Amino acid sequence: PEEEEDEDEEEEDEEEDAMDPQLLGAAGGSLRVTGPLEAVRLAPFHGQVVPAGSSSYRVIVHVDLDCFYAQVEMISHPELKGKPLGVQQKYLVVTCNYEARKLGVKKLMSVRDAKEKCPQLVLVNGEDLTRYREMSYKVTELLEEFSPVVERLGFDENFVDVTQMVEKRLHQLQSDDYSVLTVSGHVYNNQSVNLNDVLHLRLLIGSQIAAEMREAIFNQLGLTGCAGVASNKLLSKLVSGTFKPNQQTVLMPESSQDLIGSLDHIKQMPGIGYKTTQRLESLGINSVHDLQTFSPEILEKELGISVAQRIQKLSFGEDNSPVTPSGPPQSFSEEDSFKKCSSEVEAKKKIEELLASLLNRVCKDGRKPHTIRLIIRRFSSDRHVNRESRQCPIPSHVIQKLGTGNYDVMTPMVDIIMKLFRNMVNVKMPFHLTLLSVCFSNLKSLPTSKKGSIEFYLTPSSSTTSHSGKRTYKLKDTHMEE
DNA sequence: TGGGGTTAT
DNA sequence: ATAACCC
Repeated sequence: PEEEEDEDEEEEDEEEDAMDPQLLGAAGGSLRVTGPLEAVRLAPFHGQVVPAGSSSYRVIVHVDLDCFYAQVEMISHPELKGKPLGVQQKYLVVTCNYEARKLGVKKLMSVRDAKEKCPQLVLVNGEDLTRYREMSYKVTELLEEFSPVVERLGFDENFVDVTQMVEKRLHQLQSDDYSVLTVSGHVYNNQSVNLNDVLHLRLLIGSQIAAEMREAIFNQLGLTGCAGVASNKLLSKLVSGTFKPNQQTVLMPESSQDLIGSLDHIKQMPGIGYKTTQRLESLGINSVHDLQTFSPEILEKELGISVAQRIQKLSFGEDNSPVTPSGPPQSFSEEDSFKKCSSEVEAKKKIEELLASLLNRVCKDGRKPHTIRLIIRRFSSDRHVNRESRQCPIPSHVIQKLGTGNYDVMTPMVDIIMKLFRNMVNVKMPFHLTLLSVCFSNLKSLPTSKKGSIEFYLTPSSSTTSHSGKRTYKLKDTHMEE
């Protein structure tokens, strides 16, 4: 149903969605059947569906691949399977497979510590993200076949809103096959599932969809991962991590408080990052319970109304943020870190490398970036607050040369970037950089204007005589200038 | 700590 | 342009 009304979240949308108790009674299986059916009212919300009241009935799947980079490396190099494997960037082991974890290697451990813990550790360099990125998008595209509403989080996680799929299956369930009514994977807290509770039913169907997603990812791409199924993004993400590698878990609403209560610190709450944690701690807030019971007024004064209200809702397991389809990337960037870069010539060389890779990527994408940015990190003792950037529009004559490999686009681009560089760094003074990054953003699709093509002057029309199956058109009003 | 990404201000 | 968040 493609309703129009967007602001009807409160009351009075009379689209009742009751199930036939008789059908459910017969469905039993090994699962207990109790109580009367609940009717749930539906209302549209940003193209997705939310409950008419305030308790959410969305079904969200969070898919989280196991040690993603390591898995991709083991597919590329099958001889590494079974060995403890770490993926190295500079002097860090950024991730590792489960064999390595058993031997004490942790994510983001230094190579020194990792080798000390585990001398047999095999290391592969993972500084070039190309294959990871490509595999990552294959996973997202596969999930988009289930439902187009897929939001990426990093390279190895995706949220999928399967509410509509679940609704469809709920209605198709009617006549025949009750054997499908069994939960797939774990149920958080081993909570009993009530098939007469339509919210439980939806989540159960969600767990089956999640299992199908993981199967498809394994069969088609050879990757394993976890999944979490719940009524919002926060809970689905938290619950996906409860059984770890290659397993899935569904959260029934009654266990929400247990799940968020299982966090031992607010820092573990997705959405509460480093800075907010610092400020919360200074207020004496350390646990989820502390945050739940803290004065909302004081919290708002301390963090601003937006952050305060959002994170306090999170502390109760409430998260109304929609699954926002990611679509194609908003930006492309390449970066390189190093011990020291202290001359303009040196910087220019590194920038040329970054730019060459970026031009390749942007060319394959097909869209044209209209903005370029240079990011630097200066050497300094304090680690956290130190990246500076300058950006500028890319001149249109340079944009046009993009993709058409013939002309030299490097030279004008490098010239632009070096201007940005000199704007940030006084090259007449000594400097010490530890990172350079180049980013293309403001991506626009190619001259989509059908201007010049006949289609530009025609508009599709259904109002004309024949229903012969041929498309009909009307002449459009068109200003001819420009 | 790496090499990426996103949105809000 | 920066600051916060995510992996």
